[in-house]
Amino acid sequence: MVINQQKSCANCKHCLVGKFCSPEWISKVDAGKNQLLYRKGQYIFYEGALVFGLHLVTEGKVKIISNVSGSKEQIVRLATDGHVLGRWGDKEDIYENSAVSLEDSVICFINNDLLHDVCLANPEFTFQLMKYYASELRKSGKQIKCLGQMPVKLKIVETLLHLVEIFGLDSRRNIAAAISRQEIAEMAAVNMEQVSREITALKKRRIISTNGKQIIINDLEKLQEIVATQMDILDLDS
Amino acid sequence: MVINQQKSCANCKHCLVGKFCSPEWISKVDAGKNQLLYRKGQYIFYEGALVFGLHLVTEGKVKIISNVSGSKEQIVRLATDGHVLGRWGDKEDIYENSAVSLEDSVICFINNDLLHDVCLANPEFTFQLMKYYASELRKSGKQIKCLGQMPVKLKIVETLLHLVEIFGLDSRRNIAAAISRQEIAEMAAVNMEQVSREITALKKRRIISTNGKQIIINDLEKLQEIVATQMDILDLDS
DNA sequence: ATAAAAACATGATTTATATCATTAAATTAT
DNA sequence: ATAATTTAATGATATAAATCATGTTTTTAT
Repeated sequence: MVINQQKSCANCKHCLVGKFCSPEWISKVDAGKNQLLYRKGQYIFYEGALVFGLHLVTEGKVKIISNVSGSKEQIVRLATDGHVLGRWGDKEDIYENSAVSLEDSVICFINNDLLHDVCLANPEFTFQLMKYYASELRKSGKQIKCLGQMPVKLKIVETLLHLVEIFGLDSRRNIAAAISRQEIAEMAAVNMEQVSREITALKKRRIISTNGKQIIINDLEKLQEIVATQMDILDLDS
Repeated sequence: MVINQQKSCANCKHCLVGKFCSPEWISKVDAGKNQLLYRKGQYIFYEGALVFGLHLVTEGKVKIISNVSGSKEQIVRLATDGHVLGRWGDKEDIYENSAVSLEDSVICFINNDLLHDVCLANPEFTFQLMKYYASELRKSGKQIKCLGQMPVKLKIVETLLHLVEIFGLDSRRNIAAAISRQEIAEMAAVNMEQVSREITALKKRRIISTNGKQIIINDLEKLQEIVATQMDILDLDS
């Protein structure tokens, strides 16, 4: 992915600006926005930095992470095409989390003042943005339930389902993102060894397969059933 | 708290409708809304039920809970005056969580159609509602970090701080809500016994006191320091 | 006011999960 | 292609936290 010129919001398939703003305001955003390519692993913003506006994912995949006591990391959220990063809260103007691209990603930046003007002039855009946040809040609620109440094995299965929900499956049923065992562990709030063990168990049952880093979901329904019934896959081995 | 007549949104101190909608729209909402008193412990809506609109907390305290495999419960979020309940997501029209009043609470209900009209006609209202959700998402991120990465003792301290953040302290430094050990446990995703132990430890250090169910925060700064430095209060006892 | 029920406290024990240690397999670089 | 480096798998051990068990206090109901 190489971008030589800024892409207009009008041609952006997923972005709320292109979908819900008037042509005149799309032009204004085009003029005011800043579109950048972030290479895999690059930080889009850092925990503790000042918030000047909003980031919109034009194309790519991003993890929102939070540093815990030095070394540990928690993946708080994932984002992909059309998703929104940052600008949480009212008074606080400091990022509580960092955003890191999981692959080469094109991200647009819109500053706070422009965003406010866009919102006031385009109620349907604002309404959709509101619904976007509400929907993210719903997902966060799900993650809270998962982290709080599930045993390790189910946390990992739930995390795999979450990855499918956000990034989808490609034509070969691969999870469409290069995600490491460590990153799955940082999403599920477990350790990497447990992720390895659980992936092995799921492979034995042919529910998933792997091809190097790639995870292939053979039986999505079974994964969903495991979470729905709180069943323990390892128990089935005996 | 007894309500004999519906209170107009214009006189509602915290509600976004009264603060950010035009007088004409405030009247329309007054005409279309449904204001109800929920007694302590009553359900405002149930997990699995159809979503017809939005609930606004006029006055009161509410917990949003999620049932896990029968008996277990996770408190996903708290709400008080001016907060918004429900209407997460776009397609799904089913509540993922239940809402239960923690004390007698007055709650307004606005249906989806009216809400959409209000949003389109009052961009500043929609903008503020968007910011409200964004801010709740920030809080959820904090909870995810807490549940995922903190040891039990810090989870409990963090939960006490969260209670102070949401419900505040009264003139005697009491947490301004009647919350049980079990509920603290359901917020922190630990068990009740651990909450008892930790409360005892904090009392020994005079950081908090209790008066029956009431929790008195003697030294808020110390509590914040414990979380900030990831310190273990029990270790200090030796 | 007294009894009954619920909520809380606390010690002993068990269990789930993390950590540690080592080997194996993939990536990445030369 | 081969070596070097990173990532992953897996068994053994340690530990944090849950569960269990029992007593105590607080709240609610009669």
